[in-house]
Amino acid sequence: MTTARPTLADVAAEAGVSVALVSIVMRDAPGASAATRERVLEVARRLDYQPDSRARLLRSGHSRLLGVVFGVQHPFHADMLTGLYAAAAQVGYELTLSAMTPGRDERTAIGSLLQDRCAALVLLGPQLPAAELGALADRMPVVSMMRGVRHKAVDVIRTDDVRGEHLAVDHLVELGHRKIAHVDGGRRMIASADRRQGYRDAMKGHGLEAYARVVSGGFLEEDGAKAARELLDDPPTAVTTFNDMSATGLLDVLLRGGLSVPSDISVVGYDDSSFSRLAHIDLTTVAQDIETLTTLAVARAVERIEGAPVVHREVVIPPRLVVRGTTTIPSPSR
Amino acid sequence: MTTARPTLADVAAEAGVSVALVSIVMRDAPGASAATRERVLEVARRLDYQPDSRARLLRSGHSRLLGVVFGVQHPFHADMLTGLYAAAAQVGYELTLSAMTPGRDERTAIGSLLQDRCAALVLLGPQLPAAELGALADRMPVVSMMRGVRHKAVDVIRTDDVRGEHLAVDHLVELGHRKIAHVDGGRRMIASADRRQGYRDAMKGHGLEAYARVVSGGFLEEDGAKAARELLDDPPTAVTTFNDMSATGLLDVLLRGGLSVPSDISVVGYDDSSFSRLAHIDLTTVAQDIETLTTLAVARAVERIEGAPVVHREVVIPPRLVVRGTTTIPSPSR
DNA sequence: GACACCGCCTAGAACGTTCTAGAGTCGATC
DNA sequence: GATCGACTCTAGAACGTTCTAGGCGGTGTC
Repeated sequence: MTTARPTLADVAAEAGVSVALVSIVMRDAPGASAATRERVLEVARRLDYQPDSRARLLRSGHSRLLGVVFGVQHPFHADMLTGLYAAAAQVGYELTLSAMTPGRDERTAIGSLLQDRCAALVLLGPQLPAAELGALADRMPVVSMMRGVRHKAVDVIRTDDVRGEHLAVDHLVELGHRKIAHVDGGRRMIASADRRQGYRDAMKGHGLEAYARVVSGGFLEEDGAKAARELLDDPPTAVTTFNDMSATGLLDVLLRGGLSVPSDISVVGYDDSSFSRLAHIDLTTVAQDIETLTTLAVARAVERIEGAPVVHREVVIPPRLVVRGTTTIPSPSR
Repeated sequence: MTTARPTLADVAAEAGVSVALVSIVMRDAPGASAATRERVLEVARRLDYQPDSRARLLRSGHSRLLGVVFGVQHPFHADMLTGLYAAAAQVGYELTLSAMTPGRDERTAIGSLLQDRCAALVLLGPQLPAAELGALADRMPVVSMMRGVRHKAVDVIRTDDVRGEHLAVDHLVELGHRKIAHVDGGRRMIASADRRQGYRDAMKGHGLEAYARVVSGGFLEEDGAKAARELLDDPPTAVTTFNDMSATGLLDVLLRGGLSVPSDISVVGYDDSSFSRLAHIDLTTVAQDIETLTTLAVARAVERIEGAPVVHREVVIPPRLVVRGTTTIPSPSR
């Protein structure tokens, strides 16, 4: 049934040339005349020859392959993948993906990439301890996206999260809010700490320390929902959240709790995930610049692979506020 | 900086045994004493040896590797990936992913998997013409999920979509609706045709042909939104949509158009994507049984790879209606 | 006319693994 | 004490590719 795939040798035999020459033609490398090039390509097409990337990589050491770990539960990661594919294609690299799912942890995901011998690792919001990432980075280039890592070998491309929360708070204050709460992303992630810090700084900068309130949350919808229940006893007039997922969970509980958004309470998310654009979520949120983030991440990985000098280990991109329908001036009655 | 990865030869030299023996130990194959096994493993651990899956697959022909094509724009596919990983792990297979993005089409995605020499292809809702899929399937096992393919070589694991729309319509009719519209998935997908057919059948079965109305849509949010604008001139009391994404787009336009859901108009989606569970979308929808679909798909791929006899080329799973907050009895005024 | 050079091509090794065939050792059986 | 089988181990080929080194004509230079 499944007949063996044709190899370089098959094409070579059919075209009456050597294996090496076919290899040259397939790689578009110099060393073949236009005439034979044409003939070989014709045969390859006819036999439906597909190069075997395994053998190719095995022999040629350098792999032009970037391993990407993403989380299936993070809608935002889907947007990042789109950007990464585009950026990689731009510089002639391939991507190989490994997903984290509820039943497949980050260590497993990374392990499978290591066996694939990709040339570098791009991790979307890694949760592993810095020491572990560092150990990995001592053996191959590792780019951490959207999370700072305090280890000299790990490259970081991320958004300025402190600034991001500043934007969110500034926006709310400008609208007239004072009683603004923040639902953080839990204690595991540095991004969470940064955003929390940004919130605190901004509140302080506006002289609103007295109104500051941080509720412990997480990155999932249910985390936002839980935080919302906690807030309902003494609702603020506005909330900023760690991310859009958490914000939607929060929104839901607020709505069911009888508050209307944004007239009773304003909500700001983070990430500008594609679903936050969904018109009837219509979430005001802090956008990360996906194109810049992904382009830089790929560029950095390639620099490391090809041994180019790297200037800044950590690159921090400014965020941008996207105002949609979940924020407005505070209700006069409150 | 990046020092060369240790190979079998390194481990063998360090442990004072042959390369072949180390291979035996690493594969947990018979032919090594407990004592050496222990010693070799210790050395491997110390050197942090990682088997090179490329070389391994290259040599051993059979790859225990399933190539999966998924769409980054389909939140439902993320749920499927989770199931596929679990099912594959269960039977000792690996997954290699290739994503379709707005800038990376299905042909490209499949092409990269072919180069990886995976043993079979699992395609989530493929859009390619049946002839093309068939040609592919003549060379290697191909499992199409959630889409029927009329070609004898392509295996199909899908939900009974005709039945699914029946469930949706039955539910609405039971609530008292008569003027029920359907927003389809466009003309490219067979699943779309099936669901449209299911809708028509069901309407007819209830003697409601006169009320039937099909609006052309698609699988994206904007397709649902567009359809909604079309419906607004003469709104039905209920709508079923091709999928959840389309339903959310539709919901949004309806809400902005001044209709409230579900009191003015009921909406039923399709897929039970994780976001449809988001409390404040809270969509009534037709669920596909992810665990069964993924388990069967992996089992089928493995059967084909290992040459086991296959009984039914196409397996059709019953859907299940999940009633949430977007459906209720029709408003008496309409 | 010898030499160098260039463009086109090929032979054969190498990548890291698995597989096949067989070598060596030991204890048991005849 | 030879033969056998079971067990442990090893040498070397093979997988499909790329890379290195070189061969073979032809053209140009001195």
